[in-house]
Amino acid sequence: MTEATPGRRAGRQLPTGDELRIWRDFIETTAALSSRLESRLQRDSSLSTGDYAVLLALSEAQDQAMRSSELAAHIGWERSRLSHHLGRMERRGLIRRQECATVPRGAEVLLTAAGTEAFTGATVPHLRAIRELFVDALTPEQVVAAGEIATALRTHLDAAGG
Amino acid sequence: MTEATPGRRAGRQLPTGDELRIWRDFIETTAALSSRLESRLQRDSSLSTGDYAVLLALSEAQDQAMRSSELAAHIGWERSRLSHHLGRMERRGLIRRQECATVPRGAEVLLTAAGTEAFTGATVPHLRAIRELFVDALTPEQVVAAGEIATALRTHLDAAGG
DNA sequence: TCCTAGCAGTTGACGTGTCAATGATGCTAA
DNA sequence: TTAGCATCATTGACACGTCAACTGCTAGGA
Repeated sequence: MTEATPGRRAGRQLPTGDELRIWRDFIETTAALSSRLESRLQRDSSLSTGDYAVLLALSEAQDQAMRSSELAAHIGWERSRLSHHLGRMERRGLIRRQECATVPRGAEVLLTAAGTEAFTGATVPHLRAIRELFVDALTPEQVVAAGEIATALRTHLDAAGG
Repeated sequence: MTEATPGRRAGRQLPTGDELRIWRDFIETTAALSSRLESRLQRDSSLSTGDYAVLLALSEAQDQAMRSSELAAHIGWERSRLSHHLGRMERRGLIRRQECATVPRGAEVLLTAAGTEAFTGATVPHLRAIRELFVDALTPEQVVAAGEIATALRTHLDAAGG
């Protein structure tokens, strides 16, 4: 199924029908994949992927602790988003916040025992789910191609929008 | 960068380091891409991609109207999600709801003039953004590969958890 | 007749994300 | 010294999504 007037391709501004179909498949499927991973993590560990990202970063930090903005930078979140999320995680006992001894007006985020335990229990099922839902769905060549596509998209995105 | 013990590959349950890196690149980049598209649509048309999906479906329906559950099935949303979203769109004057004449206890969703206008104005910039951010970022071969990857992931997803 | 099934749609609670505004604090330059 | 100014973090308002409960209605069987 190719376009009727191939000569137009060079100058056109809008995607062709084929490109649009691929776009929709691609973006909807990756969203469905994320969402499935999210459900699995929730089911297996009562954690969201956001929780997991925070716990992963903290568990790799020395003293299981990080400054709030360091943490935000590390996982690529806005500070406001992190602050809301930490509030919810604190209510569930996964982390604690206290004033930072070294930096004035800096908040330190600490992993609690419950947080460590939740993270430990979540890791293997989560990695297994990534393997089952992503790696196992693709041929090794497709996995490589997916990596190259991601790199190309990311590069273009970074170049385009600032 | 390949794994140190390739012999393990066959029986392993967890992704290798390379696979995990690709997974993260892939899922984070596609999320960033969605989010960039969303911003562009918002900036150009004051619509979200959810609004756009609803308006697209309605504008293609005869009489610019659809039953609520038809609409939900057509765009693949849960009824509850659609109901919340229609409430917000109705407040903004993009659609109207009225009781369905033919089906008892059925609500009909109607496109308003403002909704039509918003959709009309949104289409070209939105398609242009898809071209710029997705199609132009990839080689034609990569576009095809992306389609194949999406198909493989979707097939696996449907087989696995459905 | 009545009661139970089930469907269509809505609602409320809550998690999640963005944006803009707000404290609180330190730094710097008039 | 002090009036800005940037930085760290939080907060409030709101959009969006899911889940479970609920309303109203219809239909089918005891």
